[in-house]
Amino acid sequence: MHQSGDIVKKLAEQGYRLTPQRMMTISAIEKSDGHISAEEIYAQVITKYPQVNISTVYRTLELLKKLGLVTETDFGEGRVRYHPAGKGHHHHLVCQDCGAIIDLGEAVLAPLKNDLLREYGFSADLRHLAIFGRCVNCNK
Amino acid sequence: MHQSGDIVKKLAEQGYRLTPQRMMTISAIEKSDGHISAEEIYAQVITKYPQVNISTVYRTLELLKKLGLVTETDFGEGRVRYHPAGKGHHHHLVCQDCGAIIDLGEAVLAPLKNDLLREYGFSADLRHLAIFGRCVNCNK
DNA sequence: TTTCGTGCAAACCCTTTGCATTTGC
DNA sequence: GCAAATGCAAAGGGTTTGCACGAAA
Repeated sequence: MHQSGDIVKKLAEQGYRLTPQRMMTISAIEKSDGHISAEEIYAQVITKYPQVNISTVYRTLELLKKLGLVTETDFGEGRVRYHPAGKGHHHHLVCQDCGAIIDLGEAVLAPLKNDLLREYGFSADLRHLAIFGRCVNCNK
Repeated sequence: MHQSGDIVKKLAEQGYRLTPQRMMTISAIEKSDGHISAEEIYAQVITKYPQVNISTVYRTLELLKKLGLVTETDFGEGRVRYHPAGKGHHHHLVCQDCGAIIDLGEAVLAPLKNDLLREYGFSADLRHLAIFGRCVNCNK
C-alpha cells in the first residue's frame, strides 16, 4: 500500500526542491480522498500560505504529472481534476442530471481493455476514465 | 437512413428561423464525415459568407445541441468536436502517441453498457466516447 | 411589424508564460 | 553561491455575453 509522503519522497529522490509551496500542494492532493481541481488546491494552500500564486500550483501539478505521481481526470466541467497515482486506479460514472460521481473498480472495465487489445491491438489507458450518463435515481 | 437536410427540416418544424448563417453552419457539420470543431466550421462558413461572426457559430451549435441534433466529442484537445446526431453513433480510440483516431462500432461497447445498467442501474451515454491509449503501431 | 438572430467588442474561465526576485540545497 | 523555483502581471486559447442593429416570418 501507499502511504502519505510517497510523493514528497519521490520528488526528493529525483533532486527536486521541497519548497513549502510544493509540500502544501502535494498535501492537498493527498488529503483529498476524491479528485481535486487546481483552484481547490490553491484555495486550500492559500489559507496556510497566503502569498502562494496559482501559477505555482499549476507548475507543481505539471511536474507531478510529468513524474507520473498524479493522474488527471476530465469530468467534463471545463477543468481537470487530480488524483495521486499511488492510490490505485478507478473509473467513474458521472450523472449528467444530478452530478453524482459513482466510483467503479478497475475490474469492471477489464473486459473492455482486453477486447480492445485483442481486436485492435490498442492499449487503452482507462485510468480514471469518466463515463457520462444517468444514475439509478435520475433514471427513474 | 438519414439524409442531408434533416437538421434544417427539424429546425424549421420547431419554428426556428432558417438564416443563412445557420444553414451554412449546419451544412459544414453535415458535410464533415468525421468530427468538426467550432473553429473549423467558422473557417468554412466565412469563405462563403465573410461577415459571419464566430459567436453565431457557437450560438447555432448550442441550439443544435439543445435540440439533440448534434453531439459533442471531447478528444482531449482543449476543444470539442461536433457530429450530426442522425449519422449514427460510434466510439473512438485516440492514440496519445501519433494522434491516430480509430473508429469503433457501437457493438464493441454494448457489453459494457449492459454491465453498467445491470450492476449499477447506470444508463451510460457512450455516444462518441473517446478512449485514450496507444495504437497498434505505437505499441510496438 | 415585431420578435428572433446577428455582429461586434468586451468579458469570461482556466491555464500558461516571461521576467525579475527569492530560496533551497 | 547558484541553479531552481516563485510571484507577479500579462497573455493565451476557447467560449460566452450585453447590447444595439438587422432581417426572417
